[in-house]
Amino acid sequence: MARVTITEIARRAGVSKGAVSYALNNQPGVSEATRARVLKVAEELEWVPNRAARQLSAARSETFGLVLARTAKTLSEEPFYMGFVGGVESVLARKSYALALQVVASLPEELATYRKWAAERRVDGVIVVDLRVDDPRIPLLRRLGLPAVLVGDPSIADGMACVWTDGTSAMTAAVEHVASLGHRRVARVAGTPEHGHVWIRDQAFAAASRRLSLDVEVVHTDFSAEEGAAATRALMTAGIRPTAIVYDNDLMAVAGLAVVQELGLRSPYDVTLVAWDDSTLCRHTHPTLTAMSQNIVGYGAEVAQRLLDLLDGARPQAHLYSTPLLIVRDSSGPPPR
Amino acid sequence: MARVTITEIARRAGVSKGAVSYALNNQPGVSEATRARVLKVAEELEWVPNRAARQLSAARSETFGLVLARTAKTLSEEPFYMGFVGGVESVLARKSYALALQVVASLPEELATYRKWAAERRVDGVIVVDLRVDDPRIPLLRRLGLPAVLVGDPSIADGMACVWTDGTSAMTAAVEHVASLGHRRVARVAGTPEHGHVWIRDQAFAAASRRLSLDVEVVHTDFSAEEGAAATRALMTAGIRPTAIVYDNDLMAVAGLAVVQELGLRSPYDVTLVAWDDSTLCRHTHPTLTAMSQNIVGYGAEVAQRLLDLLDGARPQAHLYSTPLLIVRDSSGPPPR
DNA sequence: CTTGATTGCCGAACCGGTTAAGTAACGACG
DNA sequence: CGTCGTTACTTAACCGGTTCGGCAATCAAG
Repeated sequence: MARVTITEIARRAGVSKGAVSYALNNQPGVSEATRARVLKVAEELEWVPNRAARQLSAARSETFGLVLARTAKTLSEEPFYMGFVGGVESVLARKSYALALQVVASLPEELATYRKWAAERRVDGVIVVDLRVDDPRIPLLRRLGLPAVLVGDPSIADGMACVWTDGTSAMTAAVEHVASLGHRRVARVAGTPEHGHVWIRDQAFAAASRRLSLDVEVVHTDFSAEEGAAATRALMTAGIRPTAIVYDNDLMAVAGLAVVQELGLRSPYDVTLVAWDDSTLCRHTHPTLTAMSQNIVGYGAEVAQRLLDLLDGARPQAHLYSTPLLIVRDSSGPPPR
Repeated sequence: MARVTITEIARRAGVSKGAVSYALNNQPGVSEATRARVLKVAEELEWVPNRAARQLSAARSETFGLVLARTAKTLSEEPFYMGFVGGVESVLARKSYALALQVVASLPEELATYRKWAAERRVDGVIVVDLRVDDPRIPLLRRLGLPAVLVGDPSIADGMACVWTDGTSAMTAAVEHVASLGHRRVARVAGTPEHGHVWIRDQAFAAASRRLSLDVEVVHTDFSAEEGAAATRALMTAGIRPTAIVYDNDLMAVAGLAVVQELGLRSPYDVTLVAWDDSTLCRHTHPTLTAMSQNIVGYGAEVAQRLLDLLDGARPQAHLYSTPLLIVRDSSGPPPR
């Protein structure tokens, strides 16, 4: 298959290369008649623009970058990432933008990737996930002049464009939910506090439980099923055990439920469990798990759209995507006795 | 940050553009002294090649493509995909290859994506997952001349390069496992039979159970937790229920376990459950799930390496990655009574 | 009828690399 | 000493687009 270029189109349409370019890009400078003729020829020849050539001259790559600084294990376990990527893709595909995905092991490697991408002019913008408190990626991206949309709270986004969900309200709702059921001893199995969203939830959890005079305990983990299980075991075998546990993801909640059952206890009779990030999993355990639900796919789509807007000249802004909704299921109940 | 090009390096090193290119690419045509000088200047200026320019002239994009024709929901639920992508990345990152990921809704869209990529010269090769029986992607990729490594059995790869795991042996081992525990009525909750690996397992399941004179039943689903749960419910509430169920992924197995519990039954006492694709999930249910384990991340890495080899001129071959290993856990036991 | 603005298109430069072809300098050799 | 073959470069074309300056032709205004 001989590749078809605009030069070939120009030859067949009897115009110059430049005119063809104008015609194909809907730019002024050619008559409607010529434009139609060129488009027809391009159609017939099944012309597709060569990305490299376009990128080289137009200095746009029509590609967004996404770096995931997590282990392959974590990525496969956490439904969040793939759902998010799927959402991003759903928007990009329509604009025929591509997504460059890079999985790295650490934050420094993530920074190096941005530097490389910026130097290579490989991406037009990046999507930054797992936002941290005092995130070193923010000053770097600023220095590199790489357009970016951060996934995280405006309070830690330092004025860059970001899309966030209201973790504070969500956590408050979760705490109020268990309190309204009568629980007074509530535990929180959290992720790593370096992560911005965990930090936000830590604050909200502390504030809400103080306000409601709850007796609380917080355990920080690495988000893994293993540590979620270990934390649950420690909590449930301690002298005074909590009657409700709020988890920072659903994987830990599922693992926690297994530990509860293994200890011969039952949810919700012995303990109320609340998961975060309501994936299918939460609807397919026994009992089904109460969860903080958010539309991850939609979240990804929103972020992608905001990055497109940013490149179209929109001012960097903070956009509230949604407030997660608490879905009450069978793992919620009054405290024992 | 003014971008640094080879022209700038040439100026500073006092040689021509061409010489710089030879020096930087370790090609003959420059003296060692000049090469060293050029490399030093490039180092100092922190030069990074512009991908578009290189791609345009060298006709290589240093990018591999991966199309996933699944819904975002499925992708996020199935740990397979993200784990696989992680494995692919681990190899590509070392070679500074990039991965173009595209999520589409259907097989026709996947075909269209290949056509587009081929026309745009966007990728040097593609990785094809979810191989089907009589897969229409095979003739298309052949026609487009797009190098590809298929993830699936050689019997349906039609001579193209592929990497496979021995699903037949694995299924045989699974059936022998439950048979050796004394089970005579065994069910299989399978995925969609269009998928090659499901088809292979269907054959193996039928053959093994015939050989062992087992009484079997096969239910095909779409791999989702919902259908896995529904299939399990149907099986377990029928007149004669199976005493062992083998699932085609772990999500359905977990959902199946919940259904079993919901029906007031217990595993393994009432039913033995075997999952496929041993993710973390299987180790964090109660009881823990017996599963067919394979190293998904390693699988992805192997596939990526084979595609690199293919571009280096290796003959298209079938490579056996590994035979999945049955990990026996608490959901395995003798049949009731 | 001249002037000036507008329209529609051409030609050429340009993006930043790779690479084929050409050339000057040098040493080996008959 | 003339010739040939290497070596070490330079020059220039090329990849396939975008975009700018210029130039006729057309048209309205003065």
